Amino acid sequence: MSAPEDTPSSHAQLSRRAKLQNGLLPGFLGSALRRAERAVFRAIQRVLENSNITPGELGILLLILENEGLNQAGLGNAIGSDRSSVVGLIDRLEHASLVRREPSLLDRRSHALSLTPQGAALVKRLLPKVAAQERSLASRLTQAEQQQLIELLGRIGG
Amino acid sequence: MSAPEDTPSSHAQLSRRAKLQNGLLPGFLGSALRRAERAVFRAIQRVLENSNITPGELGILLLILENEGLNQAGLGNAIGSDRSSVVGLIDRLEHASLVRREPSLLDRRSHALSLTPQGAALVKRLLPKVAAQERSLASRLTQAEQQQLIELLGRIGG
DNA sequence: TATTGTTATACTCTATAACTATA
DNA sequence: TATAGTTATAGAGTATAACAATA
Repeated sequence: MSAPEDTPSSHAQLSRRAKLQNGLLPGFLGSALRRAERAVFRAIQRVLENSNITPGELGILLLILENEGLNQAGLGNAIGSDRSSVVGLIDRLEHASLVRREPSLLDRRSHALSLTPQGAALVKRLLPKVAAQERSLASRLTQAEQQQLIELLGRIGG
Repeated sequence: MSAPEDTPSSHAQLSRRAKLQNGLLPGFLGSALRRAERAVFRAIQRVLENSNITPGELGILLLILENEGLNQAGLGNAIGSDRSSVVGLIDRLEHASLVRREPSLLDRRSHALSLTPQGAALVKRLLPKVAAQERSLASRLTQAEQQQLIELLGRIGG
């Protein structure tokens, strides 16, 4: 609205809503990532509003669904978190009766993770809604662009 | 190494290093974003190792450099944080003699932010190093792909 | 009435270190 | 010796609510 002209010299007052210069910011990639991540987070959050789980937790449920028998260290490895961080995550999902810890048949140190019927049902109920929300979030991205985005991100973060 | 074959049925043990299934994960975009962001963060962190500032702080310095006179609420708006969160960030940068708070000439409630000479010098010293590090991080992305990545991210997070 | 900077406070996420039981 | 799960603990990062000064 009342965006002042660009006068980055001396000490022109910049209003809260002014568009800022952010030139070639080498940090821009990181910054763009953070903002995009937040946008995705919020979009998925809208879907999950009355589901009592967070976007991150949904991701964990999906990983477990597709990798039944996974142990906690493996899960931590998959989501890039320390195994000590996984404990609390699984604790909460277990208390919510969405995930089960079962003794591994192959390694008595491990817990084999799996979804409870409720957990699986919840994922299946939410999946289409989340997908729809992601589509609307990335509405200005074509399907191909979405795929490429994920591919490019994977090459950086993979 | 000893990666077991894919047997996602029943409760096959999945080793820590096994490649996981992660199908169409609607959460995958968010997850990919998070992982990429971490990778960028760590890469820039390596450059900043003995600079006593974090990647996020460097981003703030750059924003202030390019938007001198910006106030704290405006900065918070730019980085997507609450103004109460900005206070501590600027406190630290001010104590490090990298940023100055000056009384705004136009609004006596506001502080006009600017870099100290040291702050500006630090940014100019670090900029090329960070850019180089980003290039090596995204070494498998062409220049065009890097640009497109930022463009796509901007459309999501913008 | 609304906004800026600030403080107090709390919450989430995550990591490190140390322990135990297994391998 | 090394790894899986766990606990205790601490550190970022961030938000909410309230307040004084100012708009």
